[in-house]
Amino acid sequence: MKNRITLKDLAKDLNLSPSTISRALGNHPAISDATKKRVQKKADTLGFTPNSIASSFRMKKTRSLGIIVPRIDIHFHSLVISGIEDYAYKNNYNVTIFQSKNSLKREKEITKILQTRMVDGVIGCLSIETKSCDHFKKFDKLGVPLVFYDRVPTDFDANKIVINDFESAYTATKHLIKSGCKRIGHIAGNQTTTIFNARLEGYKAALKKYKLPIDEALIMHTNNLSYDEGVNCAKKYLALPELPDGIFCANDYTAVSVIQVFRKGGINIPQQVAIVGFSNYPISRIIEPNLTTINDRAFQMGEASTKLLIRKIEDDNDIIDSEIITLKTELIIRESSKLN
Amino acid sequence: MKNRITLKDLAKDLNLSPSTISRALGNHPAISDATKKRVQKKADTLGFTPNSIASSFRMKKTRSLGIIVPRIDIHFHSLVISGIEDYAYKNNYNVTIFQSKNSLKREKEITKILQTRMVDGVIGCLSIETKSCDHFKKFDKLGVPLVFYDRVPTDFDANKIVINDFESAYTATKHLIKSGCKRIGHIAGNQTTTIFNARLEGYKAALKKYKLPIDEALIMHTNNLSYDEGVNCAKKYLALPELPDGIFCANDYTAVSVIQVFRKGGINIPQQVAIVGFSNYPISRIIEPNLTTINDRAFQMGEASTKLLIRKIEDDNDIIDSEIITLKTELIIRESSKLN
DNA sequence: TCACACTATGCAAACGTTTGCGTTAAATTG
DNA sequence: CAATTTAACGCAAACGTTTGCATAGTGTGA
Repeated sequence: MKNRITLKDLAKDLNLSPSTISRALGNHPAISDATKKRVQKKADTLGFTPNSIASSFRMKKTRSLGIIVPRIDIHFHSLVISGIEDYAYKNNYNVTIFQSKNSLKREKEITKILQTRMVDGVIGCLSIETKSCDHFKKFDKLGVPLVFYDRVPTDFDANKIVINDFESAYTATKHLIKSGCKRIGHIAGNQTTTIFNARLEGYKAALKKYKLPIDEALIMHTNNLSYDEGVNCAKKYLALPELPDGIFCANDYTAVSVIQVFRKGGINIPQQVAIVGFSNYPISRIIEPNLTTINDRAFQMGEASTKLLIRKIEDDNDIIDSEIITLKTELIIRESSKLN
Repeated sequence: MKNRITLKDLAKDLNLSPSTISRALGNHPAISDATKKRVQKKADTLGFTPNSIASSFRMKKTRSLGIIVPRIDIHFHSLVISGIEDYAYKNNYNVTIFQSKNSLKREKEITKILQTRMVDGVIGCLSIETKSCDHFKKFDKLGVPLVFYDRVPTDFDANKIVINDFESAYTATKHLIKSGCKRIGHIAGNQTTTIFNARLEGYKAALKKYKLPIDEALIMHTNNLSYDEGVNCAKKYLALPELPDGIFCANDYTAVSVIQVFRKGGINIPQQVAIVGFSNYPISRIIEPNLTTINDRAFQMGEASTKLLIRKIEDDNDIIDSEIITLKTELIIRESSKLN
């Protein structure tokens, strides 16, 4: 860091006081237009760059948001972050990102760092390992607002942005039913995770509602909904005495692997088996047949998180303790479930 | 931001001076172990959190890196950022991210923000609109090191992390030739972008080297290498009097669309036409047949950028003006080009 | 002409941490 | 035992910006 031009330098050059310079550049009403122009001109010619660290220090406001995500290179999170950055940028906040790598230890370290970093607010998505959220409670004591998205804490009240996984799953399953499916399977995610449990329950609720039997043999359980696990599930389906005629998969990866394995097995999709995924990953528009799926509003989730967070930061007189915002999802019907 | 515990608070509580507290927590040798423990204990019980803004202000070091990428939700960039965050985290730096959205105007704004934010260093990938890099020159004046990756400036010397696009394209094309292809096509990216031009030239060089004709009819030009553009290119190939027997595509998206269009047209891959992509996107392992492609080392590019940047930040006595680091790529051979 | 209001600017303190130098007391040396 | 070193800690300034209050200068109305 070399010698920067400061307010004081400008002040000396113009025979003004630093306070006047500060106010002039801040467009303060008590400063005459003449001096404002004079100051601005000098600032431009000298290449003055305000030191926002000094400003933050004095103001006790950094205008920066801390983000904790499991991984940046997961498409869902990269979309959320994109939404966060976009909204934050428009509101003159900037965004500092940390990956927990799904490690509780690292998540705890990051919360410490964010506290020393004096961020004005925090957006987080919990790591898989995280059961208790005690390490987040310090933020409240420091008056730093906190918003969670997607994988949110269950053990304490907090601001949360979520989608309605139950209802989305219900809608997806209902769509299969309305398309004529009678034996509908489900590839489920790790049931210790709230959202995947909700998807399973939503699936079951739809079956119940339409008086279809819940057949546990048609429900496959996975650990992390990976592509390879999807392949295994698909093979298990193929080994059944009777195939399902529809499968609701808890994410797009497993849906894609089912499509591929089934097609290799000579099964027509959607004629013999209709498939619905979840998340609207890019691949869902490329796989053949194109995958019917749920748009989980990742980008909007980022925007909404940031909007809520900034409101919490800037609203002093808020009586609200915590808010939970649920975003609408959207069923995107494509070829993998279109029955004529 | 509520009332935080400061060094002064600890000092009063312990009847010590702030300087002693600071040194004790910083493990300074001139402080006795007894007081160090006493201070540490008090800090823990009172829940002292150091104010790193005040520290940054005093030290003129923020230990934060500014990142400018076109978009976060592009998989390549999300991988790079993941590598950046990972390496930075291990070295106690943190990472503030901005998206230029491929807008020169926004890119310029971001450089201004980063200058006021007093980041210790900057990693950037230029927007598509950026022709001149004058807005980056201020960083040099401020003594802030700068590293570019992928889309790097051509109009001024800077630290750059790149892959050898020419050689990678050469290798990919050579692989097709060695597999027996005689009529090899290329789907090219926007030729005003250096990397896509290099890929075209690498392709041509391989053909020349192996004495195959360069047939301009087999070279398709695109604007942004989108999936849809790939579909158009594929259709043009199909309309040719004679199909190519191999195609090197400048990215995976176009490669995937070619595979899909060709298969729909009843063409066997790789038997009739072998396909090679570029970037090793996740889809390349899912598309059938699996796509032969170039691993472009996105994560490592992020790591390498950060490693270089931190070295530039911490090495005071560097005589080196700028460095260009080229990473090795890797040809991943999969089914789309495996000829028996 | 005096009192007052208003305009435009300056003064000085404060934010929390770090660090060179000074100071004290104890330990060591000749 | 005096002189000197060493250990352990305090003093005070500095980083650049912001802001409440004071002040100087100008204009206005009675």
